Amino acid sequence: MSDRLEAAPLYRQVGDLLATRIDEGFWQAGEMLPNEFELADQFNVSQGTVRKALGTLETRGIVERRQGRGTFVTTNTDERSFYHFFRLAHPGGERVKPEPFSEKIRRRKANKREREQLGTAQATEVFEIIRVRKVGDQHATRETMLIPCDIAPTLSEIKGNLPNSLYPFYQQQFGTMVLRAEEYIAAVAASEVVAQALQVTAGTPVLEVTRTAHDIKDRVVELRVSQFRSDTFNYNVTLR
Amino acid sequence: MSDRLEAAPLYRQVGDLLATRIDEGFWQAGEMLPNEFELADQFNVSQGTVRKALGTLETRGIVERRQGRGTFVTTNTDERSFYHFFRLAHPGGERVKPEPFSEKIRRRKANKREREQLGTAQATEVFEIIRVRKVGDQHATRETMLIPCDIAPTLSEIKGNLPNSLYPFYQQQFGTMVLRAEEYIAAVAASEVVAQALQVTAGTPVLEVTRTAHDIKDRVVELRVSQFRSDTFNYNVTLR
DNA sequence: TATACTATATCTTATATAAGAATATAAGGT
DNA sequence: ACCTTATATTCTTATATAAGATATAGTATA
Repeated sequence: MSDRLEAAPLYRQVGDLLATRIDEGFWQAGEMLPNEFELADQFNVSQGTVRKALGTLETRGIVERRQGRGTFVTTNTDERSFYHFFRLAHPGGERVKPEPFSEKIRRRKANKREREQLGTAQATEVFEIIRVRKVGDQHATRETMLIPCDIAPTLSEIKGNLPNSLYPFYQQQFGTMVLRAEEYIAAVAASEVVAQALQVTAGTPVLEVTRTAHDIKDRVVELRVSQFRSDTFNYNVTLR
Repeated sequence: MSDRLEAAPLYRQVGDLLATRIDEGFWQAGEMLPNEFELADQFNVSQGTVRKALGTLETRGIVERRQGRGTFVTTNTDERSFYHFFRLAHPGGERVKPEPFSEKIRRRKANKREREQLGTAQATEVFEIIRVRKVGDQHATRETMLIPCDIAPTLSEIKGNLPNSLYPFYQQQFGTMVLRAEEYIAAVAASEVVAQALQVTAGTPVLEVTRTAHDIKDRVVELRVSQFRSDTFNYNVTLR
């Protein structure tokens, strides 16, 4: 009963160890892991067991594997990853990639509600990023991000503008790997502030998406509220 | 080159055969499949290969497996399946289950755009269902469903009201298993018709979800446009 | 001599099979 | 009513072989 951990299947134990190593930065983003036989030696199990463990990590999106090449820590840099967490599309289905237009960063205290949503991490201090992005000539999105300072300690020292995709940036700079995002979508009338940012008249229906982004250990690493113009764009998702 | 099909791994061939059998109703919803060893005998492969094939079906949601019990064709009846394709939630995160309030069915010709969206099946004739559902006292959703008549031939002969969950019904009645849904979400101002159905004032921002539902062979089996009140409910989804 | 091509060695993950362990259910005995 | 046993099922692990990818060395060619 008390030895539940030891009683877990070998492949799960191995998988957990590997995930923890990656979370702790033992293998960095994009880095290649030792091959299956070498890992099998290290953990004193067979290649097939390591293989099954790596399979679970692949399913979770932590590693990517290619026959003949190797197993690599997933890099959020590529297109695939961008569209994975950014679901804006034209009504026809074609995906949309907006470009940064303006942004502001400041450091402030989190209020009680925000601390609750950010979870266990006390996170009294947070960075707040407010950003507007354009698609072509159109102001399409307004986003407000909240990141605990202890997760992104050096964020204030960044020179110039932040990159378009933040999660690859988090991964590179802070070793934080966003794997899961929980989103709540509402239709709201654009407030004055939002209307001005999106260049619509106040009261126009816009999409408001509230997101919590989670890392490999399911900690909340970012809180985000976004407004999208909905007259020319849709939010697209596949349920399966 | 031409024998690409034969060159596919055994477990995939076996998986495809099993999926096709289920699609054709050889095993019905909820029914138990023969055990791994028996299937292995039938296909002249080892138990492990059948096992891997069944694993892919499980991942796709086609079968459910329980150690010591057996492997069963997924039944869409249970709660899990309902919430899987119905994403309405309270802002806090608690899931919402609405109850039918009114519905109308009629048979009509599909227009060109609808036929295109329904895909390869010519589907000149469709059933149109318009339904309003309540949560507590509140009129929460208005849904318009379009189902090709050749998929649901006996739909007009159904006595009384349709059940709350349609996909289990499709599966029971027509052997059609909805596995995937593609959704496009927009924020729109409620039209007169929608406003009346949802008991809000015209112009109120509401969520409008356009869905195509796909079966085991990825055929489109339903077209659905839903309006949701967004003042008290959100659309919730997890990206991973 | 420099370049392009080709074969090959080697490293990697993928596939297939087999044997034993774990789990659930039903039947039988006390 | 409770415990034990038998039986049927999936799950775990290990091993052997196949297949894909890449770098290197060799060879032919301009």
